[in-house]
Amino acid sequence: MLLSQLFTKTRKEALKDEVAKNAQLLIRAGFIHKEMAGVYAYLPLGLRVLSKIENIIREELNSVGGQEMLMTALQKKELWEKTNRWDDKVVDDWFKTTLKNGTELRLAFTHEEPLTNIMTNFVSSYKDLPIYAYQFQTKFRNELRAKSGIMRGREFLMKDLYDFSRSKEEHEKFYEKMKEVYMTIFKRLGIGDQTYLTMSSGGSFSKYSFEFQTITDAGEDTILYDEKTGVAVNKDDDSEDIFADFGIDRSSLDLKEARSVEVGDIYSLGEKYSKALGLTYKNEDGKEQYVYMGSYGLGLGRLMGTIVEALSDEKGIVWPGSVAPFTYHLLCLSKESRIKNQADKIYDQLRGKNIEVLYDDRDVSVGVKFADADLIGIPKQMIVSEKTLEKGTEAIEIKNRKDGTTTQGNVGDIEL
RNA sequence: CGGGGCAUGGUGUAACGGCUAACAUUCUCGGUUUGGGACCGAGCGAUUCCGAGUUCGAAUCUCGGUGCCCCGACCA
Repeated sequence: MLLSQLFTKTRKEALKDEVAKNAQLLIRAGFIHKEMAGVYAYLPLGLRVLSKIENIIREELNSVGGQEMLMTALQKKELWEKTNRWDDKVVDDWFKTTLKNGTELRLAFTHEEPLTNIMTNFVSSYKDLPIYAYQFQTKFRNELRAKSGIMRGREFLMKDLYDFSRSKEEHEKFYEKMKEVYMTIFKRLGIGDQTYLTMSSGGSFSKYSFEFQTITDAGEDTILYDEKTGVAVNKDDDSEDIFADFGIDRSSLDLKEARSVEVGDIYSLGEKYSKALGLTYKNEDGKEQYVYMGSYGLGLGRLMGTIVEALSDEKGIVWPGSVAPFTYHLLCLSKESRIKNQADKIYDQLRGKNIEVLYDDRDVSVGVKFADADLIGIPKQMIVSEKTLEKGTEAIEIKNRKDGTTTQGNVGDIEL
């Protein structure tokens, strides 16, 4: 893509109202637009990143049998009354609305009820299970206080997967598998090194649950973690007991404390929803059984914000290659036509190889080009200039955004 | 939901209760420049968040509203 045709522009200064580093940088670089507190639009660059995050998650979930679907944002009363969650005293952060005929509706903040209900149409035998269904969907939460840029919004994209298993054992096997799947996802997203599977006190249906916490100062949580073993616990739930319950000797660990962001969580739901909504199957003996469930969430915006928080530097964003909006940021450092022509050719060559490249073809000073490239944060900057042209018509210089190191090369050598 | 703070061109800031609301940047035009947000000149752009009040006179003081930010609580 030609940078001259991208409708967004970079800003030198952050907006006064935006304090969170992730939102400051993402707005300055033109990835997102703030619509109102806790509500952000994703602009072309931002959407590219979001889509890459989404695709990585999709690949990993599909690899363990996940089936993608898309549920509705509007939710009806009936199902939620059955699980006793319609009352404001139980769930107080719903956005509410009504049909013209007066029917009360609400905007989805999660999807256990509708999905469990859908499954009653299709599940009747043990042969139908297990099922792993997921979606990427906008969730709405009427937070009393939105904060931290795109890390905690009132409207945000979330991946939620639900497992429908025949038994607690079958569910737990999948639950364990999901721990690995999540860690693989975080590794691919470039935040694997600083993300810990963290023990915490349970949700409503089990004594304990697990969160995935990524270490960054921007976090809302505090965890205690041991670098060597990778064991971590939410500070709120730290006790000898919780370690003992997992068969770990707390005193053998070298626990450090750090602020962290909860980037994902996985829950056992048990039979709560299947009982309330009548989701059963017949086992091998023809006996009716309740389906055993679990839920697994990941906030896409929160992941994107966490990546920015964890990896950016004073010059701007530093994307991992896996989620960068483009693979290369091509900079032509001269207006001279022979050099410009060369850069144009190189741009065409890369596109011919289906390599994603953002080409800064603008007539602006070198300093502006470098500053923008550093701010936007594409990991590899490809430079064409008088210097490189002296070395040959295909010569280029690749500058690493992360550490500033450069290597010389030829376009012809570049592969996907 | 408790507490604190802020609101002035697109953006960031300034202005004692008193002249035509200032400066920087962005943007437009012209010139110069091209390996780190370069320079010179000219120009466009604001009923100072909204509403009331005090006053001869309000960006400035008072009250109400709205929005935004931060701390806490909350957070499947």
